[in-house]
Amino acid sequence: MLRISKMTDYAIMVMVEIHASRGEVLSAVALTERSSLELPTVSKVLKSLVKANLVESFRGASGGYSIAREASEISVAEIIAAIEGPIAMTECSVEEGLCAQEAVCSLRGNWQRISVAIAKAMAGVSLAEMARPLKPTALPLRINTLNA
Amino acid sequence: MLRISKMTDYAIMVMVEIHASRGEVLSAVALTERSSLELPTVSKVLKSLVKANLVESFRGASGGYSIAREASEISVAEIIAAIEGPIAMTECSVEEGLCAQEAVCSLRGNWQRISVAIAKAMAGVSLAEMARPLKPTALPLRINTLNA
DNA sequence: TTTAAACAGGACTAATGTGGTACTATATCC
DNA sequence: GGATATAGTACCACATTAGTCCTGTTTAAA
Repeated sequence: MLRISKMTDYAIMVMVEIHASRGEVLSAVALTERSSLELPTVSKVLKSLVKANLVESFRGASGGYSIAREASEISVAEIIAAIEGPIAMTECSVEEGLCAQEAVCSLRGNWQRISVAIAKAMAGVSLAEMARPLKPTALPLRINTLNA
Repeated sequence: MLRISKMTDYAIMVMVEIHASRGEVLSAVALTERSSLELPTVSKVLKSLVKANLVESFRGASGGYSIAREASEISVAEIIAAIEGPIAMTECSVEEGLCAQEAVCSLRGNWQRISVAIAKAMAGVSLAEMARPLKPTALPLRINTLNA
């Protein structure tokens, strides 16, 4: 089904909440309440998001988290990459030498090409857009794919 | 890392092999030799591919598998869907009522949009193109994404 | 200066999913 | 009828993921 992990999904929910209260510093507990997720889960994704420089953290009493950049400057691709690493459809499209079949399989170049295309598509969607609710029935994202 | 499952990867390798010997009926054993995968694995993906009408099967002695349609008429998206079901980034983008957070989460429409975009991108790449080796360093698939 | 709030980091457990295996039934060719 | 090959189903083991917990560190405020 080609899916992102749940943690990544949660990370985006959390990012949307942080963005929604722009400027204000929110504690992990506050974010838990707003996102209807579990505290340990929220804490975990926040740690990854801090490491990826997508949110800023403030320690100590009345500390918390706030967004590191404008939401329009943060892409969905960045959030995905923060949680699950590089966007790649197969092992082999990350880098050479990761797949046992590499010597006999000629698919690597193609997978790389497809992975890059998808990564670009996700890089084109900002957190600001993600935060804007959209009716599920809405028309699909326009995409002119196909190779060269 | 947003990956397809290994089974899906294998399925595409097998499809490429079936396509390579166009017309000829190949047994599961023959495909195993050509793909350097394990026989049970090959059998398993073949069953899914038959069910999805991507390959034809012939039972009995000198039976085997052959491609059901022209390789240019089979998309990577179809092969992925044959193995792992609908292309969707999140539970909620498949259909309503699958995600516990659905009531409080406004992301569903956006995920659906992104999923459709990616599905279209993959639908635009045919098995024939996949079978054509491509240098891993080649320029990326051109993609004009962004919404509307 | 003490206390409490809050993040940092890592270790640990449980569950899910994937990959891989085995076995039996059925169909076809010779 | 025997050999060959797919069809179908049930099963197991491993790996990854999700989720939990605990301890340490930082900082604001009383």
